[in-house]
Order: sequence, then structure tokens, then C-alpha cells
Amino acid sequence: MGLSKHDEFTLRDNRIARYAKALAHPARVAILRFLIHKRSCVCGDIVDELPLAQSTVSQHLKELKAAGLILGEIEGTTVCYCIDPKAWAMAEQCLGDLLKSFTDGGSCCAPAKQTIATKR
Amino acid sequence: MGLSKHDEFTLRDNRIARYAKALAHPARVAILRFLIHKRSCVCGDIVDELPLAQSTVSQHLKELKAAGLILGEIEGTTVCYCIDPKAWAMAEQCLGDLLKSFTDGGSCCAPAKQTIATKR
DNA sequence: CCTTGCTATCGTATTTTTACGATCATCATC
DNA sequence: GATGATGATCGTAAAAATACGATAGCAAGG
Repeated sequence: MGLSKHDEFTLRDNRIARYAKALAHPARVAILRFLIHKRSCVCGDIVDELPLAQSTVSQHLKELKAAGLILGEIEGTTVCYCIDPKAWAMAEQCLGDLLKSFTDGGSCCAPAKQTIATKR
Repeated sequence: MGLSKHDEFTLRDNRIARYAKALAHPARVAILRFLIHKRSCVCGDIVDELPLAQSTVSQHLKELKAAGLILGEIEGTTVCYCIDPKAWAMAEQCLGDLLKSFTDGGSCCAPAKQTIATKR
């Protein structure tokens, strides 16, 4: 047990989850923000920017690449990373659609009551 | 070691990561979609809807509650869940801002080249 | 009160994530 | 070819996530 049952869910929900997971660590958010801000994007610069070891940053970059959000191109001896515009647009739509699909029409329950805490 | 160094990052990036993590599993996406679709939201209905054990669903609900995205109210012997409108708006803004902060101006590198694979 | 139904929590096993140092591979330069 | 720099990968360890069955806690109904 303990195996992730991703097969049991829809493709759409899995896609959203995959994009969300890419954003689910502050280091990766910081990397993406850095890539967005500085259009140039040498790997070493990212390592310098973050409070993490080079290998750890490389691992995060690998995950972002696996999620499809970034591209990397070899430039001589360095590697240049950047946002993948197409994938980014897809992520924006997937997550945006879900987020926008809720509109506050007065929640069904607990309109003005307290949240239940850990204990009920 | 393997300890998460969340403290080393900005509050904003951590907040985004927290919301994203809540969406980072298809089961939780499905739960949220279900809560959005059906305004009524008894816990048992969610259990019936998903291919997961009751305890697992309860755990996912707990995480969504911890992330602040949903509210739960006791209704007699059942518990009624719903989206927390305020928190949802916050998540929408946080994630939306990040996603919208990138605009395709022709990527800095690899404009039309191949993605680098695992091996360079 | 005793039972029944609903939900949360506990205990546990497995998998995945996170992090680091060490090493390897590759390109550029000497 | 040797050297140096850059970045990926390996090995490893610790932590967190995922899943389930079992159990506990509560409210409602008999």
C-alpha cells in the first residue's frame, strides 16, 4: 500500500495536479520567478540566488523540466534555462479554469460560522 | 539531510507553494471540483465519489482544510464541507499573479531548438 | 442505554520528496 | 592532451506524502 493511485483519476485532474506539484515547493516557485524576471537564465545564476546546494537546485530544475514548464539549452559550457511559453500557457489555463470555476454564491454551509478545528 | 528548508524562502513563495501543494494530488483536485459542482457537500458523498478508502479521503480533506481552502461544518451526524470563498479568492490571486507574470516575449534562449533531454 | 451510522484519528507500510556531498561528463582553454 | 569550470547524476539519509485497515468518538434512533 501507499502506492499513489493516479490512474484512478481523470487525465484533466492529473494534469492539474502535475502542474500544481511543480509549484508546490517554494524553491521551485523562486526559480520560476527568477526565470521570469531575468530573461537570461544561466543555471549557475540560479544556484547563486538560492540557499541550496548545486545538486539540489539541479534536481529542482529537473522536476520543472519533467513537468514541462521549462526548457534548457546548452550554451557552450553553461546551460541556459527559460520558461516554456506553450507549456506555461497550458498550465495557466488548466489552473486558471479550476480556480475560476468557483464563484462565491454564498457557500452551501457555514456561511458565517466558525471553521471546525482539529477536533469536532 | 532531507529537511525541508522552507524558512529560507519568502512568505509569498511559501504561500504559493502551500496552495499549489493542496492542488498537487488528483484526488484533492477531484474533491475540490466536486465541492464546486455540487454546492451541497456531505463528507460521505465525497467518499462515494472517489476510488479511495474513507480514511484516505478524510486525510485529503484534512490537508485541504489545513491549506485553508475548505470549511467544514457539523450538521447533526454528518459533516458538510464547502469551499472557503475568501481563501479561494486568495489562492486564485496568488497563483494567478505568478502565472500571469510571464508573458511570452520570445524566450531568451532556445527559441526554436530542441529541448535538452536527460543526457547532455 | 444500546446500537447504528458517520467521520476523525491511529498505526503502519510503502513510496516519494528533499537535501547534501561526491563524482562524472562535457566543453573551453591552455 | 591536461586543466578548469559548469552542470548532471549517483548514493545516501531523513522527512513527508500516500494509502489502508482498525479503532475511537459522537450524534441520532430505537
